[in-house]
Amino acid sequence: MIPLSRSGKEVGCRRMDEHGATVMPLGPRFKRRDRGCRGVREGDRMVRWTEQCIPTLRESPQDAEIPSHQLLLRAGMIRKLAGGLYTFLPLGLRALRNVERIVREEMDRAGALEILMPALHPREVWDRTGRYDVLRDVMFKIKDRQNRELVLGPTHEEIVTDLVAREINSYRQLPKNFYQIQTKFRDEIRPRFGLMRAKEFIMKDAYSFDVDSDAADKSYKAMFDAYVRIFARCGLRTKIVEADTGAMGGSSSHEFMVLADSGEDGLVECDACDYAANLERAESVSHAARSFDGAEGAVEEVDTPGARTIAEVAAFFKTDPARMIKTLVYLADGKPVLILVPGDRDVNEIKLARALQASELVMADDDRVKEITGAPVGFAGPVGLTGFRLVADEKLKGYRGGITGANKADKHVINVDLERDVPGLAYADIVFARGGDGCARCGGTLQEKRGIEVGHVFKLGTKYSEQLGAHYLDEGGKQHPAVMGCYGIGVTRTLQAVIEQSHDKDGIIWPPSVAPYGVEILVISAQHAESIQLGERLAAELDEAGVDVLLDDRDERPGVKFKDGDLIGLPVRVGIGEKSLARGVIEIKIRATGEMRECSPEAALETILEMIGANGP
RNA sequence: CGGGGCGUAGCGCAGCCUGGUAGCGCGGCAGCUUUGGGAGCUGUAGGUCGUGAGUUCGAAUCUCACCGCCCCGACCA
Repeated sequence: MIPLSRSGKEVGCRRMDEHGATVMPLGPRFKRRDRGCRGVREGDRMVRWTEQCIPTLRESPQDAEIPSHQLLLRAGMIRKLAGGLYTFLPLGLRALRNVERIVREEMDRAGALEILMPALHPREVWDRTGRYDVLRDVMFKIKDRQNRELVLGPTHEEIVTDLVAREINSYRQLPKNFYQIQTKFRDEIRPRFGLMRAKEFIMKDAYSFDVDSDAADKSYKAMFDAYVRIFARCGLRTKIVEADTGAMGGSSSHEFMVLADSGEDGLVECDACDYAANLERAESVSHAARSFDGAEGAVEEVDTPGARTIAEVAAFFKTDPARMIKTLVYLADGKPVLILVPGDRDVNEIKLARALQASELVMADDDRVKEITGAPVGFAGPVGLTGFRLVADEKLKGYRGGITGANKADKHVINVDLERDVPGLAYADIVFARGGDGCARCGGTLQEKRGIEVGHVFKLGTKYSEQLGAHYLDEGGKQHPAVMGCYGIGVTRTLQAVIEQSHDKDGIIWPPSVAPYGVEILVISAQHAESIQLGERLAAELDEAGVDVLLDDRDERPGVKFKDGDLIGLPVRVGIGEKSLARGVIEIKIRATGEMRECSPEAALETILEMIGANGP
């Protein structure tokens, strides 16, 4: 129960009943509704602002940085309990339910079956795949009174696979795709940006089970297509990128990104073909081989006292860091490997591990570096170093006139021509791609962008089904592990992404499909009887027509109501005031376009419905 | 976990350097006036200045420790 002051009032909340809920009318009406702005729940009805709880804020709370987070708070949609933990207020919850509804409808349409798994799991389930250790740090771990170890589920591969292992026996029962919309718990290293990265958040997760990888590909494609529809229906423009599979394992995956400067993920897209990939994954080539001054000279040792980092050495030689050949010592499955990359580039360890076919890859510590190169950290170089595996980034191909460590303290070598001076060097793409690189597919140029990951689809293979015994019998009675896929959508994050992508200086601009209400009726003066009566009547009519209406009946100054209206950003705003009424008209304004129309009160219902239709999903 | 910043009334902030018992704007409440883009006047309520310890006659202010929050990084299904 919401604690209320004795008067039953609290920050803009009025007329709450003893259960802390707004008073509901008797006997819900049941209506068929198929549009977001036309209803979330059966039995909805026109809502008066004075009876709702929409605590808008004039100013942004200081701990909100990005527009969507500020607007969620200012529009009275969410409130913070603690870092990464938020309460959804009525307006925010309505929008969230709309996203959920779209997700649910599209998952159902795609043939997925909704279930609901526990959020609380016994540790043993996670031990069975070894992921207790993998995910140890992100899982919230608790004990019950019997001292049994439990975790709050960060994801559900183990749980669903265990279910399938018990319930699915025959190829006749496949394919199956189970999904749920449920709260996930992750002990994020750094929660941030409101709902964007929270410790507790709502996720739609789906898991497909198929007889073989061809069938699994079909399931994957079905989910991929469903995701395209889901995000389109949410009014989002998404970019689909190739992604790394990370701790999930599996063979391939795609992420659905909402492009935004505040996005946490970097990605590149080609300006010539349709290649796009997460930076963790992106392949790229250099546009041209690099040759520098002194390219013709012989390798020469130079004293570089105290110059250890790339920046220091570049400064010493008064040259570009790109001219340096950065030499790093890694241990690949325990064996030392020298890795060469351009001085202005960072090693992508995911790519490197793949290139080396190493299952464990760590940087050598200072002692090992000294042991291997014969020099302290900062002076490693490939020239003359034998007996070790050497791998260079392919962007170093044709590098001439480079500068690198001499494997002696305080010394570097110049005029390095890798082909000449380091014979037999192997090349691979092992650095992070970046904007301006060449596209590995078509040779076009990659553009670097940032995005919010709202969806992620994976082909998982048989990793989990084998470990958890999710086998089925084929026609010949032979046992096979089911081939799996998994598919996630960050529901709460998607909601925030909608706002991040659709707002202006005045507030949110809701796509109709997600908007908490379809129409706001703004009665300019609550004192003016004719206005308020007309507002109520029109609200009732719209309600009857299946449109969710918020009636701003507050006794506030017009400016306050207009500002709040823009802030909460419902798709259509109907203004009813004495002045326009004197001319026999009311005003209808589309939030997204600013388009304004006037019509007579008699024609209002029809006009509004028409405008919603024209601007609907 | 490393680096940086911030914690003073519901929200946004000043005061802190140079110690003397807390202030501004918005918001709340009451009244009057006002009513088409965040009104005006009057009155009023509201703060153990994040917590704890220390220095001092005296601490929001100085010192130390802790807690919380935000940003950057590492990490990320």
